[in-house]
Amino acid sequence: MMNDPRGKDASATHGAYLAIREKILTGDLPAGQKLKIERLREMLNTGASPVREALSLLTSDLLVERIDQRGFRAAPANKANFEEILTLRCVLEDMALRRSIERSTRTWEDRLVLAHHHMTRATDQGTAAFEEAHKTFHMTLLDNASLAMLERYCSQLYDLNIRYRYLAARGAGYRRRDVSGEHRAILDAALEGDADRASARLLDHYRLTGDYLVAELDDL
Amino acid sequence: MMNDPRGKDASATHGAYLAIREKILTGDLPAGQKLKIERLREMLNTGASPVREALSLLTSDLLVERIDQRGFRAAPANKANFEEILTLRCVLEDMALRRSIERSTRTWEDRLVLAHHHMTRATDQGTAAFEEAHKTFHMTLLDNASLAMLERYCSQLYDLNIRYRYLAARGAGYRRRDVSGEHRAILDAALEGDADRASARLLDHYRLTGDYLVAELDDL
DNA sequence: GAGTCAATTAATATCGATATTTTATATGAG
DNA sequence: CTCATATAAAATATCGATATTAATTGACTC
Repeated sequence: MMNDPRGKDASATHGAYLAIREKILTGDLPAGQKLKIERLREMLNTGASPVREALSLLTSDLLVERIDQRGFRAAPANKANFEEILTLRCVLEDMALRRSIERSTRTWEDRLVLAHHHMTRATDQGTAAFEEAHKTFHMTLLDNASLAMLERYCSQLYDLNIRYRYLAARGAGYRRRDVSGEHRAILDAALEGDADRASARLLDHYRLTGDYLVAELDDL
Repeated sequence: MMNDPRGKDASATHGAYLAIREKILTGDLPAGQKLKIERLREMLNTGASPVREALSLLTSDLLVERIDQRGFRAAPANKANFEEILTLRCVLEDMALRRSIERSTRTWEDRLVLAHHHMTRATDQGTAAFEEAHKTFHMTLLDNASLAMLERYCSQLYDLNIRYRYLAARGAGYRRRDVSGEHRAILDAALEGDADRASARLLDHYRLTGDYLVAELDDL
């Protein structure tokens, strides 16, 4: 009955949440598209209630819009939106990273080193694995700030950004630049407790990727 | 069948959303409390589906937490959370206000003056009316930035803050300070296009209220 | 008596069917 | 031919009942 590749069989709602989320992020469900319950229901082999609830939850993530009495649609994507995401990320991650470094501990340093190492290892293991390790690294940079809402916003913005990467190049070619060198530079600065340098490197990292993406997104 | 005081009879979900939201903001449903479907269902005279969906939507607003397979609870409230809200508001509203002023137009100025005027008028008409006019004024200050997500975050944070006002003083006594003078000062600076002064006044406004609230919240 | 495990209770999550509302289609008047 | 209006089709929203899962209670061992 449950032919989900992953072993975990949490609730049907959670399964639907993950599946729909993935489809939106990768562009399988294009931005702006109407999301009909019935269609999703049969795509995911589940009932209407879980689908509906999953969509409500995706609303929190700004990946789905809901209009009362007329259903759900995948959040629209456009250049202005992308630029807003970039701006907000720069401001919020700057704040979070500085505070993380300020409160640095050995434990955090350890987690950071590990997250970075796992990311370098994951380059071989397919994009999905790398994607996850990459996010973990970036979130670890921020999580020592111990500001739950700020973390949540950053995580949200990170995810929204993924979608634009897929839009620009269908996910391929992301590692074209010397991304691993940039990661290394951020890590080193953070470990040394140099907040200014770490933040500068992190923001460069985003702005470089951002410029690259903007170039591909002219048509939107 | 619909004995809702307000004439509007949108969806049952929307009605439940507004009702539960109100109860959480005012403390009628205390922070951290388990929210059982059955209980809410009978409180609101509606079915389980609308309640469930309303709770999912309130999750977006960070007013409700959802744990898979074990239901919903009102988001917890504590001093650290309050301080995080205050910090984030200061950073985000500063950004939004500056950009609003930067892009100032006659139309926006007009809307601002009107929103301010309506707020001063609403002081007589009960807290609910004032509450709404107050939020409209603050959001109008920001909305000329035309950054949809930023606005959303600010609106969210504004609402979360309301709850702490109720927690500190059960909603009363908010207008004790010279709040109207502070509003006036923000308005004037914004109209003159003086972003630095406007931002300084706005942040003072929040920090003053913040300090007042923190004093009352020691126990949390 | 403290802790573990089974049986019971309570709550959540899900299904399938129905009612409501919106959207699309077609019909007729000006 | 355009616009408005009524009709038909499709989709959303809601209900009531059931299946699953978590929390509680109580019996039993050590």
